[in-house]
Amino acid sequence: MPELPEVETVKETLKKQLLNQKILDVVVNYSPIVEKPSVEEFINKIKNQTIIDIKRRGKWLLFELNDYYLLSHLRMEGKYYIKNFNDEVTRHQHVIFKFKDFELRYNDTRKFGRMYLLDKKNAFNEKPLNELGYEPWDSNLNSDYLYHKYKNKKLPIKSVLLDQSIIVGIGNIYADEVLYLSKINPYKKANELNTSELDSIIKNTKVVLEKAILLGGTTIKSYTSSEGVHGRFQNELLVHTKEECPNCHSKLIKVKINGRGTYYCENCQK
DNA sequence: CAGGTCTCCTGCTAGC
DNA sequence: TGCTAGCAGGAGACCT
Repeated sequence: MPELPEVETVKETLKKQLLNQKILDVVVNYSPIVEKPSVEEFINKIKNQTIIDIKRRGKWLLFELNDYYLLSHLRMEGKYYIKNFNDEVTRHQHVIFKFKDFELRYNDTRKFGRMYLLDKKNAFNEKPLNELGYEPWDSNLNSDYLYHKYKNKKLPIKSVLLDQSIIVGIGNIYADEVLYLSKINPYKKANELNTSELDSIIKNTKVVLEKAILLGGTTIKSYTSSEGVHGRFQNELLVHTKEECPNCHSKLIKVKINGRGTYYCENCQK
């Protein structure tokens, strides 16, 4: 499942292949993927736009075009494949961007991914980008900010770490890793964390995500950044999907917190 | 505003 | 062996 490091990997992979390429046509085979504008408008506007740059904001991929930003959220299983025109279009390839010499196909088994095509000048001031919190490396992200954001949150910190309006990019896997490294119990209420715990969360978020980016993300089930590219961070996971605590060797606890599978060590995380 | 629950969707798997 | 119910989960909608 793509979280920030996976999206970063996809971005870098696509940049190598797509920069300065002009989109000649688009085919949308499953229209709910296109959230805004209408599919018809989406297709008309995107034609003849050139990919100037590819950026990332949180878990969103941002294709910078001449006049627009094409935003793409991969959600659970979204992937981009470079294909030849005569390659068979499979049932999960929902949006096909046609270039001069190849096609870029958006593949999404579960159809959860979403795209927006937004006017370039307003793109960062409207949904969904304007609702995002700080990047983990943003200098504004400090314990004062988190204290302010968490002070009315009585939910378990595990749930709150997934809230993209506070810190972007942390998904279910990395939330478990961050809390383990921070020695914080995932059930602890967000509003009960002290300054040193908040600092620890910020520090370890950076540690975990930086390492994951370096290793190309995590391949647990079906994630590949593009065909044949696999992340290696799954080899570095300390608790998520694991049985035994790497520190004290107790058996790890697996529970559900607000519907999300959560792994932690009862002994090390207080 | 906070937070609980439901929904989207399909592939996989536990269990019979 | 073959079937099916249930699970996985990011994020938004809807309700209390």
